[in-house]
This record gives sequence, C-alpha cells and structure tokens, in this order.
Amino acid sequence: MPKRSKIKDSKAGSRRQRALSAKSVSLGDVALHSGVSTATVSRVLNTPEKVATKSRIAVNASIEALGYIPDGAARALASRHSGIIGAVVPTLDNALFAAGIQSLQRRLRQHDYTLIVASHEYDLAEELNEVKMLLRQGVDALLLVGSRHDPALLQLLAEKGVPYVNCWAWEADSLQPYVGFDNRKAARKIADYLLDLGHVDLAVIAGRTESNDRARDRVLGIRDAVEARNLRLAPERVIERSYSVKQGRDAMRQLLQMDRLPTAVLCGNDILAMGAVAECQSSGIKVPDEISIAGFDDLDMSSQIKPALTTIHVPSAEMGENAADYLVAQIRREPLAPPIEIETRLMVRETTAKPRAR
Amino acid sequence: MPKRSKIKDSKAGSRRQRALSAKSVSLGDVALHSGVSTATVSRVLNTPEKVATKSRIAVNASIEALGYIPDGAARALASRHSGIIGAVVPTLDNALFAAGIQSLQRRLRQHDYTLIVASHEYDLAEELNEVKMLLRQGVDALLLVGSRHDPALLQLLAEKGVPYVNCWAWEADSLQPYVGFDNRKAARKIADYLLDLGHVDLAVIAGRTESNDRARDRVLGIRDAVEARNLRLAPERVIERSYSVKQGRDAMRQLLQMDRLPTAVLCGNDILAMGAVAECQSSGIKVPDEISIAGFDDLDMSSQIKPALTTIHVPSAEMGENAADYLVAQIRREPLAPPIEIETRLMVRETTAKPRAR
DNA sequence: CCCTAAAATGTAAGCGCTTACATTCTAGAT
DNA sequence: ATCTAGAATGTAAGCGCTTACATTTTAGGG
Repeated sequence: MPKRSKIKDSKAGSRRQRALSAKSVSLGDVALHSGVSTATVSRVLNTPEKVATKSRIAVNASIEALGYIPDGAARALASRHSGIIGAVVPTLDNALFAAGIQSLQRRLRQHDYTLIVASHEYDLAEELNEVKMLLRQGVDALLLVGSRHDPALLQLLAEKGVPYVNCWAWEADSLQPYVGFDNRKAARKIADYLLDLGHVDLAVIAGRTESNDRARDRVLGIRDAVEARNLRLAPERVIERSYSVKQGRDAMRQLLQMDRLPTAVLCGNDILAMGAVAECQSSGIKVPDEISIAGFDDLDMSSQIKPALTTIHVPSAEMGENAADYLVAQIRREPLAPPIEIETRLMVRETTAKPRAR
Repeated sequence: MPKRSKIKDSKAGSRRQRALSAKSVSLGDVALHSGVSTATVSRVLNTPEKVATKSRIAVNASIEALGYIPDGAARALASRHSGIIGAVVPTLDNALFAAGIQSLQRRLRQHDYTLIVASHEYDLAEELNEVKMLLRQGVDALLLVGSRHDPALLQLLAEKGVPYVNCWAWEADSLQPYVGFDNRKAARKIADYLLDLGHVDLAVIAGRTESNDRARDRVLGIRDAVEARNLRLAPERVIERSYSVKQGRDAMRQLLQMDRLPTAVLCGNDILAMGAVAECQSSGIKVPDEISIAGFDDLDMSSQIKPALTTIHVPSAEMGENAADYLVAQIRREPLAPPIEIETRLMVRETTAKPRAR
C-alpha cells in the first residue's frame, strides 16, 4: 500500500500527481480490457439498449474493475452538451433562493444533470458576466431570477441557442419562459387583506427596487391595492432597504419616529419583517395590537417564531422542481408544457390584526 | 437509402442545434479574422505577456468584433484543467453554509474559477456520489464539509490528484487539510460559560450526530466541560434533532415536560435555539429568567432578533474566502500556507443568565 | 551589414470522447 | 444449405482548444 501522507512538500506532491493522472483510466483502456471497440464502450455508457447483453456486462465489469470515470470535458466536446445546468441567482445568502436552489439541484440530479450556481448580488451587469462565464463552461440550460435582464443577455442566449427560464417571477403573455409567480398580484393580496381589516395608514419596508424587479413588483402590488380604495401611499412611507434583519430594524425605527404612526407595515420579505417585529419588541410596541406587520416569502421559520409572521407563501421548493423539469424538457426538445404559474397563498398568522381603535 | 425519419423531432432538433452551433465562433475564426495562427490567439487568451503588443491588440479586437466565447470543454480537454472548483455541502438550506458558499464563490470569481455546488443532505454515501459526479465534470479542486468522509472518497481524490480542503471543522495534526474551526473546543467554550454562571442542570438539543461530525463534536465539547466539573449529562437530556426551527420547538417541548427542568439548554445551532426560544415564549416561560438558551453559529439574524441569541460566532464568510485562496494555491502548486484554524468567539447576548435561585 | 540570441509566431499532434458510416454477425425464411 | 434484413460492432473522423517544437522575425553587438 503506497504511502500517501499529506505533505507540505509541493514538489513531491506534484510529481506524484503527474504520475498518477498519467495512469488515469480512459475509455480506450476499458475497451482494451473488455475486448471491444471504443464505440461499444461509449454505447454502453450512453445507449446501453443498443448493445448486446453479453458485451454490456463485460464492459460494465471492466469499468468497475478499472475504476473508470468518464472525462466530462471530452464528452462535452464530442457530444456538444455538457450535462451542466447553470443557475444565476442574486444571492445564496437568502433562505428563499437557497431553498429553491436546493430543490432544483435535487431534481436535476435525478435527471443526471449537474448544477453550477453563480450569484450576482443584485447587480444586473454582474449577472451578464456570470452568464458569460457559464456559457463558456458550456451549460446546457440556464435558470435566471426575475424578469429584467441585460438585453445583451437574452440575445446571447438566443444566439447560442441555450434554453433558459425565469424564476421567482411571472409575466402573463410574455415572450420569455417562466416558472414562477406574480409578485405584484401576491403583494396586492396581502395589502388587500390588511386594508380589509380596516387599516388605512400603511407603510412599506421594501427591498431595493432599482435592480430587483421582484421588489419593485411587490411595491406596485401594494400600490394597486391602496389606490383601488382611493387611498394614498405617501413617498416617505415607503422605505427601501436591502434584505437583512438589521435593515428591517433600522427601517422600522425610522417609521416609529414619524409623528403619525402607520397601523400596518408591509415588508418586502420575511427577513425585513422579522427585523421590524424585533424593533417593535425592543421599543415596547405590541405586535399586532398596536401595529400590524406582514412579510413575504414564508420562510420555514416564519411560522415557527413568536409571534408567527403573517406573510405570503412562496413555494420555492415546488418552483425549483418545476424549473428543473422544464429545463430538462427544453434541452431534450420535448414538446414542452407551457410556462408554469405557481400559486402563492396568504398565510394569516400572529403579526396582523385589526387596527386599534383610535 | 436509410430511412430514419421515424424518430420524432429529435432529428430536426439536432439539426437545428447543429446549425446554430455551427454559427458559433471558434478560436480558429478569430485567428483568421486577425490574420494570426490559432496558437497566437490561444496565447493572447492564456499568456498575453508572451505576445507582441501589436498582435495582442489585433486579436482582442477580433474577439470583441466576433463576440467570441471560448469553449470551456475544449480548453479543459486540451489543457487538463477545467477552471471549475466543486463544493459538496450537506445543504444550502442552512444560512451557515449558504453564507460560506456565497463568499467562497465571490472569491473564486476573483481568481477566475467557477463554482459547482452539490449537496448530500447529510448522507455520506450520497456525498461520495456527488464527488464522483464532480470528478467527472473535471473539477480542479474540491471543498468538503467536516472531517468524516467515506474512505473511498479520499482515496479517489488521492488517485486523481485532486486537491481538496475540509471546512467547518478542524483537527490538529491531521493528515487532512483544513480551513475551519474546532467545533469541540467552541462547544466547550459556551458550555463552560454557562457552567461558570452557575448552571448545573444542562440539557442539549443537538443536531443529528450519526452522519454529522460537527454535531457530534459539539456534543463532545459540551461533555468535556460538564465532566471536567464532575457533573453528569444524563442521556435523556441530550435530544437529537435535524436542524429546523420546528424541530427545535419540538425538542424544547419535550424538555419542558420533564419533571426536573434544566436551567440551561445548549442547542446544536442557532436554528434549533430559535425554535427552543419560541417554544418557551409560547409556553410562557421567560428566557433567560427561567431558562437559559444558547445557540451555535451566530447567523446574521441571531443578534437582531428579540431576545438576541447567546451563541458561538462562526466566521463562515472568512472561512469561505480562506478556503478559496487555499484551494487556488493548491491548484497552482504554490508553496502553500499551512492549514488555517479560524477562531470562534463566544457572543453573550440576551438568552442566557445566571440560573434562577431555587 | 552580418551574426546571433531572444522574442514572436506558426505548425501540427493530440486531449478522451461521440457518432456517421461501414462492416460483420445472427437468425429466421426459403 | 442459402439468402437477407436487422442487430451488433467496428473504424475513424473530428469536437475546439493547448502546447511542444520548429521556424521566422527582431534587435543589438561586432
């Protein structure tokens, strides 16, 4: 048994590696070992049903015996597809995307695809960059978040003929493919609910709308609801913050300093809402007795914490799965199902109530 | 005359694809366009300093003009490295790993590497599978979580000569390379703190220790502290749960039913701790007055929620960066720095206090 | 102006696999 | 037995790039 102690001597290390990787088993070796041609080995790997049982068994035995692992690059080069699917999300550091990606990847594995994840930190120029990166890695398809992208991005995908899908968003009658939900409609749903309870004095702690169409749509949905009742959402009542608990707290603190307090605060997501709730707790303001707070996304923990958040349920896991299926179907050029709109649900829990009588 | 139009539209599909990719610009096209050889174009891409300024400019102009995007598979095949680094984590659906991966990927981009993420959902057999998958994609290096892996995994990496590093864990004098921290030591730190406060009646809500060495080490660290004081941790006081707020609540509920309540509960991570706190709040038990609760990881939100969690700070972002640098150095066979132990810090906040006088 | 070393560039051989097409085998019909 | 269609297998030409080596150009020094 060769000694392979981990050593600091990089020279010895590299020598060993070169020796070893030269030894690396190739498809040709498997062919030799099992006495068939390389073509047959390749067939066993890719279209086993076209190979006689006898040689299939022999080849598989050789593969096992030699510990053969196919070379993805060579396969990709020869076959013109890589078995890799890329996902470009704003960030993984948000339970919403993390959960979606997690289920995307689980489903992709079932289809024998590998996932590459890139993130752009809410910067659309960076998004284009990442897509270029993925394109050169030869991704077979791409998952994108939202509906606004650099025009060059879509053109690039069209040129290269790479299928893609937009997630966490939805647009009816769009030319773009979607597997997601309508942020605007959902936001309106939760605003309507609050309005129905009798709140007239709303405030919004939104995400950054500049380069985040989901955040923008959510604010629009709230405005839809407000304006439908001939109410008004004053500009100073809409605060934009990036998504973090701390930012939620800060924004809430700002709201609490206004001379006329809102009776309900709609937050751009659950993270912001948690911050808002925490700030109220710190300031001795009762939620929901004195102020109602609503979130968006329904993260796992949102239903478990005290008080449990009223929010919009966004089925990220379901979306990830559907997106995986959609992309794989696209790659295989199957007669694909139409874009999928996923339904969101209003989850009424403990952070909202009728406005206190004044 | 072979007739094969029986095959649905896969024929048409592949023809269309071929047409499209035929249109795709190759390195040869760039060479033609700028009047140099393919070798020179390749040099401009990889070792620009070896090319005369004049032709470098010409080639870059052609690249720009033609919108050339190099083919990663071809490059990987010819050069024997892919520019891809793989990370195999238990799950992305945990802010701890998500944050670490996020910063890993950010740093990797600076080095011009692409990240592939795979997850195994706390299943070591699945981990091996994922590693095989990544190996065939030709990753240049690998990030793993923890210190226990299938022996076949390490052997595979050694055979292929693929560098790797273990994260979120640490072992002194190990043969394996680490960029991480000592879970056992850190857990002991927080247990000591509680013991120092005067708690003698501890309980633990741990993660699943079976296939999660970090969870196991954390429990061991707590035991170390307890036993160092000649105290005892009864088996029924150690509850194992998977990491979720809900599981944390359930476990806490179970603890609250015991005839003798613990005065302090140490949780395997912040998520479990949040659940524990929430359950206490639901049951009208004051934290920390009646019971102290401690977490582990110090997620972003842990300091922002009410009550803010006492916990161990784990610098995931820092770890991700260091891991990126470490792996890149390994790939380049630079005389690498020794494994890096990252320090954890005890964060005393609002969920722990002296035990109530009985 | 010639000579030479160094710099720049070009030539062409693969990298490990897939796949179109050619060839050989198999087995049922005659 | 012979023929033949269809199944199974083999042959070999690339896929787009890198790189060792060969060749040409450049720039000083004599």
